[in-house]
Amino acid sequence: MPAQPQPQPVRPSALQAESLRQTRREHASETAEDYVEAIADLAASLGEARLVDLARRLGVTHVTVNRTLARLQREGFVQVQPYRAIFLTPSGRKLAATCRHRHDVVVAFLRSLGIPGKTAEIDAEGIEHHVSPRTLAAFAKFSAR
Amino acid sequence: MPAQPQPQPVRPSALQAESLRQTRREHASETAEDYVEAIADLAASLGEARLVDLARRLGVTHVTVNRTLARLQREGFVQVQPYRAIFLTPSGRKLAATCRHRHDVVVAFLRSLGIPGKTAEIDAEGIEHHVSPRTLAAFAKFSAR
DNA sequence: CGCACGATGTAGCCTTGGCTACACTTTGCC
DNA sequence: GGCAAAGTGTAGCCAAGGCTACATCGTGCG
Repeated sequence: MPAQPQPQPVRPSALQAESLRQTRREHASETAEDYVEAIADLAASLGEARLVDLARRLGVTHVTVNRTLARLQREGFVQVQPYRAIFLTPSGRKLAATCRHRHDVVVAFLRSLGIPGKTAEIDAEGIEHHVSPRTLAAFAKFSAR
Repeated sequence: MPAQPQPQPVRPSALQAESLRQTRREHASETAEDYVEAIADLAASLGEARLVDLARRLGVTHVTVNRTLARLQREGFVQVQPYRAIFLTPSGRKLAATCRHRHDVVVAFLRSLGIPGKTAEIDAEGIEHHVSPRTLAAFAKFSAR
């Protein structure tokens, strides 16, 4: 195999590896964020968060929700008891508030770029988990201009 | 339980469920995208893509890469043979080109918002997989203004 | 008051994507 | 030519997050 090595400077390996590791870390917390946000919303709108509503909201079966809630309880975000409504712990409430705010900023930003509401919602759902504080600040500043 | 139902209009369940389902679908193709892009880059810079380089690049062990490549081969993106270099199929090359372009647009966009290079790279890595064509167009238009 | 139905829980399966430990090929070099 | 090191493959473990099928709990209504 000929080919002289190192022709063009592509994305450096180390940086990309680090970026990807970061993305994987973020992915691990995405579920927690989606859940606490949905629970907070349900509690606000219905008075309490029930398993079936959460499942409907998240687009998965109640089984998946049930198992995930067990993990979130282990991690200290929610308080669950068999056959009872689901409650956020203080740390869960804090996370929900942060996520809600970030979600709103991202949606507002996308809309201010001219993206229609529904698309903005869908894209925001995917994007929001990967926005660093710095980028979030830039988004907020831009839509407020 | 008292509490009059439906006080404030929160995010509609159906829309959020759909958004989340979309995000999960995107997540499933993220790996494929990251791999073909890395393979294309390595082939361009080193003349061929080898397993160890790919592993270094992606920040995982060679075992993970090996197994994932088997799946990508099943899905028709790469052509692998034991102890040989890794090649993209035509459909893999096409995907790589699309991703590369999208990645560049997202990075350029973030930088044009004033986000420093390294942060832009890291955020782009997470964001790019969730940007709809419509939003990508808006990004491109904005950075070109 | 009880029972049927809706809500919740449990068992068990699948895929993806991490990993370590160990086996086998290739290859470069003496 | 042969051997050691580097590269690649394989076995098997784990957690997350999907699912279906089935079991159990709670409650509202007849």
